[in-house]
Amino acid sequence: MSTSDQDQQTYTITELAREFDITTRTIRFYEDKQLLTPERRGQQRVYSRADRTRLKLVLRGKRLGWPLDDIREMIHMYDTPGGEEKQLLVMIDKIMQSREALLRQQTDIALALSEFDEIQQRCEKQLSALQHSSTGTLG
Amino acid sequence: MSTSDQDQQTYTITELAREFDITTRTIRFYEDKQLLTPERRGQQRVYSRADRTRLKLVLRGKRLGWPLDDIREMIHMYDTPGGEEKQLLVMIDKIMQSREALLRQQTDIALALSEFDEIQQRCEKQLSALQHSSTGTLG
DNA sequence: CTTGACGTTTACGTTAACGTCAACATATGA
DNA sequence: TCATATGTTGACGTTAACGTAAACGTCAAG
Repeated sequence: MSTSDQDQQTYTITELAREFDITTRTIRFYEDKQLLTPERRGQQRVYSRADRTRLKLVLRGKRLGWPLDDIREMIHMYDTPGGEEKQLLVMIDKIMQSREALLRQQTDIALALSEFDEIQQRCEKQLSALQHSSTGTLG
Repeated sequence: MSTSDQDQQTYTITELAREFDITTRTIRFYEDKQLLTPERRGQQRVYSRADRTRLKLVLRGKRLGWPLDDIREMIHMYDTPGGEEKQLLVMIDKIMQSREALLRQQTDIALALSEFDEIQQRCEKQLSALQHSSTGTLG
């Protein structure tokens, strides 16, 4: 709490769990799956801001429907320091494939949104029709 | 094959499986989960164009990461003839929630795309650096 | 007639992503 | 000191979304 910790903000597992509305079990499970690698103070896990950011990435991946294994790959791409030529080419290829998937998702979302609009309009028409037909709160 | 069938195009289960690159097992599983309800010619399943469209909707939902139960709800919204006032209000509420989720996904995708761009640029810089450092095909 | 190719149902197996204990350590306030 | 809250590591349970295999029907071709 003092100023001596040099803005080295850390988090406990329950703090993160509460902030992102997940269980501690889930966070430990992600660690087991190599998605997080927090420090240890003795036996307890200590999460840095970087860990918190990674967790946010994980949850974003989940919202996009990615499996955890894929998410782990994505996250590891971030930390890639360099690598050899072949590795880099492989990674670029993976990125391009992922981008294609994302673009497909974009158009899927656009379609779904417009269809939802359509359905909602039908519902609202039905509603106003019902409300004008005098069968409302009367017995 | 003649013209007498009045454009009542139908499909077998394997045709659909091949077209969408899924297994027949998957299609039957979707039927079990009430996502499809094909006709029967004797014992065999006969899929109409409407069934094919529904299957496309299912697969789109899957690409968006929706669970099959949710997808079934969405699909049933389409076919909704009318319903009572309460039902309609509930449905409108569901639609609005789904729309929120979709909008979240949209921003998630935008973020992921820009981050992929960043990573890819780093990779390509690395690549050209390697290729100019004379360690290429020489050995 | 039998051999495939295609279809069916039933049932058990599998993987991912956690939930749910149990059994224990550690610190802290009443 | 005792209770309470918070942390830990197993280990087993659960649900979703299929895969896989068995055992059988059906129809056209050789």
